Amino acid sequence: MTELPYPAVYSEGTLVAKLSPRVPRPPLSCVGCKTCATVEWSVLDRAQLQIVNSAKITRRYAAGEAVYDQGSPCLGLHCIETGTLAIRQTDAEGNSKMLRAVAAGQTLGYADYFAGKTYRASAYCLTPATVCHIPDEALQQAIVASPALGLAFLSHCAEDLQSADLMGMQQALSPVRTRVARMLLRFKDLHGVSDDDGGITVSLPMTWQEAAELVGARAETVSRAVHALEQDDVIRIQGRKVFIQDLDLLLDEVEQTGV
Amino acid sequence: MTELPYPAVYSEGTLVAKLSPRVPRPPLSCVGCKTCATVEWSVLDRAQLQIVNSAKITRRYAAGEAVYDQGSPCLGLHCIETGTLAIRQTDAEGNSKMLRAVAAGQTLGYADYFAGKTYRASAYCLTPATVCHIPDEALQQAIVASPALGLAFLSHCAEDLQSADLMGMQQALSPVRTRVARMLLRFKDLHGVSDDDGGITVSLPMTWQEAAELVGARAETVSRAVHALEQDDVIRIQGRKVFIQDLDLLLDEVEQTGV
DNA sequence: CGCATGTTTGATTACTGTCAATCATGGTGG
DNA sequence: CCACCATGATTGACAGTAATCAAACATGCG
Repeated sequence: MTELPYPAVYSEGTLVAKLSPRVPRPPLSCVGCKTCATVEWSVLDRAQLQIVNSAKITRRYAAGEAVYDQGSPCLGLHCIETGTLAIRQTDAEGNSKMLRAVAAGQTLGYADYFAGKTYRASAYCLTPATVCHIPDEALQQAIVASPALGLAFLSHCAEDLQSADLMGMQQALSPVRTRVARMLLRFKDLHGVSDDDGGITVSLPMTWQEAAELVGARAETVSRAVHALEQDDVIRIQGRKVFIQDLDLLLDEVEQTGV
Repeated sequence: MTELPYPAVYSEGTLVAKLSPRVPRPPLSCVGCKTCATVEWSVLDRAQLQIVNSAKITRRYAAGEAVYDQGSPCLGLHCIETGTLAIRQTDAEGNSKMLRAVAAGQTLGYADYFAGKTYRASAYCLTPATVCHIPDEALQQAIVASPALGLAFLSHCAEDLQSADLMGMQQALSPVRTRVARMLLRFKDLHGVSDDDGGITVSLPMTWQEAAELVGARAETVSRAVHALEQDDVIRIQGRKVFIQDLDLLLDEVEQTGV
């Protein structure tokens, strides 16, 4: 497994034991969980949340470790507490593609859960991660007890569907350079850190090879596109770190040149 | 605009047929509606369905007519009773793309409805169509009364999300010729008619130009791809009619050449 | 008939994928 | 500690695909 240049310190949300890697975790609770306080769960009242909480299983994963595999039965949901995961799909011919990267606070695999009971894609960790698993039974119970939860997932799913459509559109209409710029902007929102000098540093949680899959292009093509952006002083590259000096320049990249 | 061979008749409840002299149609009712008997509505009991039924508005649309417009408020759902519609999205730069074609029996705009209250895409008729509109209030009421309805939509939405992902993947990994073949196979399932001699005739409900948008390519490129397929005796073309003599040949096109 | 729209074709260019070689890096085992 | 290896990143040359531009053609409609 490759060693990622990331400190094993995650400070957001509930504290995660960094000093004692052997101790799984301090008592985490969905009730107080900030990272998982997404719209879905927020509709539950305290009692319901308590039930979900007591049923959930929290686990740490190493970078590269699989959380679930395409084709395997889908027996609940996953919530990412810390870290970033990748969703990857392989088709019948063996072609594989990363569909998306999903970050802390997001619920994972819910589409597979509600669509059928089999995973259509695999999830694995890009960084070390802490992931909660909410088993089928507890989820069923919560949904029956709180119809609003189902509606919250519906709303979430509908939004994801819209953005999938939008993505497909952008993919079809823009060249790789633009798609790369768009990807960088997305990760800026997830992992961006402001510098002293007003710039932004984005640490990509993946190899450029994986980034290439994400934008639907070859690694070589992405490499060239990235260096072209650097050449034009839009960004600066250092390993998997991307420095954005002038955000406007990057934004110009995605605002089509047209008229 | 184009010709209006069908009167644009608005109708409350089940009376659409009475006002449409050219089409003798029995009173329409969601209760007995076969075309709209999709999984979503089938979970409602007779009483609930009756309520939805009495609130719904059925309307005929001419080819080319818009059912709803991107950016406008989304005040309910649409069910396609007959005909085929196109969903089209336009981005900030004015680029437009057909996201998908949707056929009779399908529910329309539900993602926009549940995601927010604004349409993110437009819907217009590729063929003359009959579309039921279920207003916001009735829908709200039905969902509150029957939580299963919400879950049915969730399941539907999740499946659509999966197929959107799959689509994005195929789009990224296959050339235009393959994507065209895939589109033809999709429309074969929707509009295919078996010939006497064992072949299949597919009448595309759209121009090749629109078909090109659907596969994410230019009209010229699609034209060439289509004629290449004809050249290789995979299909035969006559206007917007496509003859598939040997389905296996077309299926071979989508089964990647690999290994 | 003439116009508008859609289709086809050709010539050309731009972009992207493919193949191959090299370089850089970190991890491993000795 | 260092040589070695595996992986990822980069670069060049090239081929193949698709977009673009332009023109001709077909068709349907007013």
